[in-house]
Amino acid sequence: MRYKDLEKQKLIKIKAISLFAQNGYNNTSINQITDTVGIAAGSFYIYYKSKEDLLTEIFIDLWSEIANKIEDIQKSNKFPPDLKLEGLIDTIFDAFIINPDLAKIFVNEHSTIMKLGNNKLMKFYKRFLEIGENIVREGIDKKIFNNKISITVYSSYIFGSIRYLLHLWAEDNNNYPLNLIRENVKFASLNGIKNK
Amino acid sequence: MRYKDLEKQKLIKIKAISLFAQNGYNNTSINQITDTVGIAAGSFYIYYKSKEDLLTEIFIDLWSEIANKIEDIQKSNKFPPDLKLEGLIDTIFDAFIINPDLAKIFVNEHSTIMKLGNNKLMKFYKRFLEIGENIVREGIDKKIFNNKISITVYSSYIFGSIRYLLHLWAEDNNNYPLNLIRENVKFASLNGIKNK
Amino acid sequence: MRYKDLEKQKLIKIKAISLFAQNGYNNTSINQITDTVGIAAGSFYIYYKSKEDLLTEIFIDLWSEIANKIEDIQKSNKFPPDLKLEGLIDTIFDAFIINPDLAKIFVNEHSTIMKLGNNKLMKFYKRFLEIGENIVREGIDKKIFNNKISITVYSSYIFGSIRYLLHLWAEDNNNYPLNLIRENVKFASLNGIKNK
Amino acid sequence: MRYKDLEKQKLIKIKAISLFAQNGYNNTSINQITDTVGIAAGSFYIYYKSKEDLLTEIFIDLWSEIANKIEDIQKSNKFPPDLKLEGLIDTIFDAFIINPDLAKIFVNEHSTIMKLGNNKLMKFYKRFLEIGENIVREGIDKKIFNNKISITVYSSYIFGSIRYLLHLWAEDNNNYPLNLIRENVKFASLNGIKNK
DNA sequence: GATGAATGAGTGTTCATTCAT
DNA sequence: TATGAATGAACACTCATTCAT
Repeated sequence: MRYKDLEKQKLIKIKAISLFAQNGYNNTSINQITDTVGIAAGSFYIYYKSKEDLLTEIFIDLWSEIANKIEDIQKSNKFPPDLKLEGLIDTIFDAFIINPDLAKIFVNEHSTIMKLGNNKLMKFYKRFLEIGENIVREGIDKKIFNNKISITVYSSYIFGSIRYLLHLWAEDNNNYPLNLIRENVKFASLNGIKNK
Repeated sequence: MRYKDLEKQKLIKIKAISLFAQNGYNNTSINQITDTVGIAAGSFYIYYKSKEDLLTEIFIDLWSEIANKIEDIQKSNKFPPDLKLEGLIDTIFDAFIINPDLAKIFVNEHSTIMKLGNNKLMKFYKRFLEIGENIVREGIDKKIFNNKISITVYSSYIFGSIRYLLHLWAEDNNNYPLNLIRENVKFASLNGIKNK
Repeated sequence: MRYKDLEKQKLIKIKAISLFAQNGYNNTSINQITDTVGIAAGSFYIYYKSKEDLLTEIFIDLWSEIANKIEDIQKSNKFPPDLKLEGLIDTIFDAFIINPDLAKIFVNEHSTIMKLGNNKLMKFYKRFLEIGENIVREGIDKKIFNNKISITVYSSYIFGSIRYLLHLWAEDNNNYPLNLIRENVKFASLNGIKNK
Repeated sequence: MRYKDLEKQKLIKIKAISLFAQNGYNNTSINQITDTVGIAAGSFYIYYKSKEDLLTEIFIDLWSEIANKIEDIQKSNKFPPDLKLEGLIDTIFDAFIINPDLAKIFVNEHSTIMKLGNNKLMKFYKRFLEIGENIVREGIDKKIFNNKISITVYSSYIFGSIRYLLHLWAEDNNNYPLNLIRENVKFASLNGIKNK
């Protein structure tokens, strides 16, 4: 029973991710989702409080997973900051390789989700950005990274690049092979900040 | 008469840019636009074929303006590729400084516009990206830029960074002073690709 | 078992009365009721045939209780008609003092219940009114009450007053102290019909 | 043009009054209203902000009309308080004779409208009650009415009677001839409070 | 008896677009 | 050219009721 419920809740999310990625959140109706899942329209609301709630959950899933992994990297004493930055980039790429549709939603519905002003979500997002900033800060402190650069700006600089490249890749996997993207991002991001 | 028409058409666009930036394309109604302009709802369709058409025109305006300027830079023989890249970045920033609302629309409605699949638009977009790629290519050919990096990926890498940072700035001008952003982007973008 | 069932059936009714009074019949859902009781939504239908059925039973309870008491008063030979009328008024007030929520439902959902056209209910209602009319009739026959007045109209006249005043009281106990209301109603009702 | 609009707005109101009276506010859908009027569903919202707004307007129309008339009566120096009270009762009855459906809505949707908590409406309602109270007060001051009775309670006492009798009449015109009701109400209301 | 997931028709409301004036 | 009333399909969401377990 409990198993079944979770399965269906998950199924709705999976189908919704696919539809949101394809048509966008605003152009996907609850009926489209429930039709795809094979349940009645009203049944959607057994599993999710609202359409917004579903989108929020999708983002939380994604961010909490990524945030946990990169927090471990950031806190670790085993790696120097440049390797940490590489690790951070790898983690993000890995998360999206598993589900390219997530990459599209992540980019396309960024402003949709921000407009919701969900508090739980904001926390994850801020935590996510802080971890990145902490790595950059550590690199600057240890004089491995250039101190001329603004920590906040550079974090967002890298974040923006990745966001956009993942989007291009998710839209058109062939023209943008992910490994090439990943290696280039790592190279450029580190090269862009490292002291020579 | 002709003069008057163009004025009103322009006015609609200006007000729409402001509204789209504030509330998003999907959450802005034709009635909101016409109310703001001070014309009847139906009059909108004298000047624009549809709501989508208006958004398309906004993007075309923006891209064609930027594309023209950076094309001049790219074709010029006066500057080395690294200065051309700086010029490209400056051009983009300049365009958005004049109208921060455009920055928000540019980022937030990117996928909205792409879904329309408008051909005229695609041409501008491709031209815009090609110019960037040409500058990078020239840099690599002249051995000023690192040849390990993919031209396409790096162009999009920079483009993505700028897109996102402009968005942050347009949303919150105080925390992200534009000159700081611009200088950091230039530094990181050049540093990220230049041979040492 | 049998005991338990009746208890739960009663509990549902009690909680429903409270919810109907607070939010109205139309704005109270079965789920709200079952949540408050602490049973599953479907279990409601073990005890009541439908939502309408529940409301009907609430009214039957109320009316049958009042009707039984006033019937005793009306049939009694111990009191003159004016005291009987006072007794009738007291009986109604007493019934609602015990449960103010009933007063609100009684007034607010009067038309809801009438629209159902339930036969069992109509019988109780008519009996209830007839008893009142009989008292008035007796008073007129005995020349204690004025014969210019229509029996039916005067019964409803008093009934309407009480209904509305009870409603005001149930909504706002402080501004309308029940004893004041009761005494005024008695005074005005008797004064309004008695011969001088 | 202006004329036409007002006509249609009025027509919607008229048809809605009829439907609300027949089926109740909660059981009347916007589609039923627009079907009856012969317009598209969406056109309803050209003329009314919402379904609640329409109900509010119906009540305001009714109350403002009655309130204006009885205010004139109350303020007049030509009549003694007992005639003023008769005039008040006549005014209310007259208003509902013109449109019996209003009587039903007035009674049945009283709590619906009160739940909306509309401020404009509350003002009319309070003014309406105050005028009644002022007449009773004047009667007591002039020693024509009995001073044992609470002004507030007696006003609501009469109001409640009328409300209910009008409702009975509107539901079943034949059994409750309006003139009989009106005369009985006047007789009982005055008899109930006048000093002998 | 008890559950609660599932249903699906129904709700009020929005809005891009049309068109008679 | 300009209007703004009119459209009607579409939307997210609700809820009394059913039924397999």
